[in-house]
Amino acid sequence: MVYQAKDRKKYTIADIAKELGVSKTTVSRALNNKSDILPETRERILETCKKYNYQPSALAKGMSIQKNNTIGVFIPHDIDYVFMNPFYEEIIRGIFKEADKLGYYILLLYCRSDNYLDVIYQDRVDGLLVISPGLNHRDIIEKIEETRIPYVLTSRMPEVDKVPHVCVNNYKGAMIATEHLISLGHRKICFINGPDILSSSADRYRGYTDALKKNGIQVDPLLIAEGANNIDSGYLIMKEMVNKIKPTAVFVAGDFMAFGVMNAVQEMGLRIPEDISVVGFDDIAMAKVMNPPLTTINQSTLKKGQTGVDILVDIINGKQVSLSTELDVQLVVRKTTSKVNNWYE
Amino acid sequence: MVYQAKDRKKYTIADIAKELGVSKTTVSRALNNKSDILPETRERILETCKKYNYQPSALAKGMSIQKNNTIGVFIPHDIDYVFMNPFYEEIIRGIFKEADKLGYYILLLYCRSDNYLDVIYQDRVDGLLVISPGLNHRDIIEKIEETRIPYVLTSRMPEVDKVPHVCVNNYKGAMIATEHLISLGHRKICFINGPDILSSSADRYRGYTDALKKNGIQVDPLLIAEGANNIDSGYLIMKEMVNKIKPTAVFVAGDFMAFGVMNAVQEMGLRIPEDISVVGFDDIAMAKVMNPPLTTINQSTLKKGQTGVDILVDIINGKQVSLSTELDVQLVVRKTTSKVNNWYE
DNA sequence: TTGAAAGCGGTACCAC
DNA sequence: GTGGTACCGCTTTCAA
Repeated sequence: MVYQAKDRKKYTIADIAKELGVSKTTVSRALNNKSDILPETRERILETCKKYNYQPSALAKGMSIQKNNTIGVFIPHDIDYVFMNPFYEEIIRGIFKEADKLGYYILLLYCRSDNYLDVIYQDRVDGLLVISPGLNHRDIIEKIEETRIPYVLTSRMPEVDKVPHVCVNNYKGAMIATEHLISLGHRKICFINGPDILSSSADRYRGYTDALKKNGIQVDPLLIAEGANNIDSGYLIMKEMVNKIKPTAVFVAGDFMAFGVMNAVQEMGLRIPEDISVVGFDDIAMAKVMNPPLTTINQSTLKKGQTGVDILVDIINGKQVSLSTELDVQLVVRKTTSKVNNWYE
Repeated sequence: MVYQAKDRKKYTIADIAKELGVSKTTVSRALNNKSDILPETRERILETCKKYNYQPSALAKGMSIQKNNTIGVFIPHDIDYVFMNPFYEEIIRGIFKEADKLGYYILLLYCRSDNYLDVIYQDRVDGLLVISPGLNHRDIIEKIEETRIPYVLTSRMPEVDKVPHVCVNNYKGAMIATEHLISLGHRKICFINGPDILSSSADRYRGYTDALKKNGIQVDPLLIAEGANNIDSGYLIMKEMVNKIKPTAVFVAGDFMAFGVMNAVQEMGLRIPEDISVVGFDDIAMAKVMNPPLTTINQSTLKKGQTGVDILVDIINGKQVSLSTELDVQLVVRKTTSKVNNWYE
């Protein structure tokens, strides 16, 4: 059995106008809620539009008013990485929800052969939301800047301070995560950070070390590792950590990676939290269904996405916005942390 | 610190034409690889376009050629459900990859207040890919059909057989999953199916029951439950099953739900696979990092997405396509299944 | 090989 | 209040 496209007739504003014996202008006025039109005329027109399921072509309209009602969401990472990382799901979900509420469509863009700027050149989007760019993405930001399109970043870019962005208090997050463990009596606290190229990693590093120092604990480089924000990475690093360091607690800068960490611990026959306490970061949806449910830092990823859209749309509409918006974080205590217990003795 | 949108000058085809002292027609010809143009003229033009980062406006072009290079991906479910279910991630990933390869942009659409057809009426998309519509979505399909836009479904819709679709051999998948357990000596095999409204559920049900019958095992309705394809649902159902039924194996029609099932089993102090064997369905990315790694049915979700795009694009381009494309499935044996062991005795 | 002009489907200015 | 018309930026037909 084969199938082939069908012919399609499409109604235009001219069809509607002709049908009612009015001008295109009048139809346009009715459709756009203009004031200078007789209410009953408007009614008649709207009725006919509904009857034929007529809606103005977004292409024609966009060309006319130089606006598309579409925003690009650019994730400067490989598509596989993006779609397998729940953190991105979450922020994307927030973005979609908010865009929907504001009547915007989303064009999702990730790193492909250098043509991520095409949507801008081709006028497909009214603005760009750049998700968690890293320190190595400064050139990307510069190129976007050159196009002068409205754009917003969802992370802080040091040294590029005149760029509107929404970020999270990563320093505080790492600080309270570490202090939570310290308050439970832990001293040998491993820290598995995210990739160095993320600006959040630097902030979290400072939060972790400052928390230790503040409590008179020496910072030991051997307890610190850089992970790749995925499950495998957490798993591998933790196996090595447990063997070499025998920590009683670990702070992992990402829930997804923490999942791998927990797998490693449990596979080695150790119990969470009795033997080793684990604290994550992000509070992704999966955190509460892990086994046991993960204690973590909530950074309201959803809200980050929503806020990013809000700000971007404001810029698109010519409003003034504040350059930097910082979201708060908080500790969510679940079942992966408990009083220290020197299991290795 | 505040920020505001910047002024933006945009190059048009007329600018390029004027700069080079040629006509818009000529520029257009160069840009579209037409034959009737002097190679050196083309060169000069292309160079200038590159120099100014000029690319034709997608809006203007789309209006002219009545084509957008955009396809809509419609997921007839709530956005929260979609973004928390790895199955959708996977199929979406396949879709994005293929669309990218073919030069198409994606507009992601989910269920919102009845306006999912707007993108069609507004001419924002050249075609629609409908992800896993359920039996209760027949009205949606009919409305789409009325618009006569090219579209493809990623599931079989019984009684709507003239709709192009790409599906999976769910019957066979359920059959080999069940037979795998039977071959390990299991007789008391629970089956946690997906929602009734999915056409795949009916097929999997048949596969499960036929496998039992074929091996002389009676079908016991008490061993069968309908889950909601999420973690909680799997968790809850399995707790009850274990208490009431004391099965030695369970076949779960979705890896994500199987994750909840495994949590329940382990939380009750039983071991996987020693006490209870578990087989999933889908082979989502997470399956291999579960603890232990999940034995499951691979339904190449990624490929489903890719194939859906391929077919849709063919239809858009006026080609003939086959009405139905069925993808094969296969058993992936990992660590959650083993020989039967009557733990409850 | 190149260019002028019409047309795609809207919006908005300016008359009436 | 309503309508005629120019224009948004591109493609395409038809002439030259």
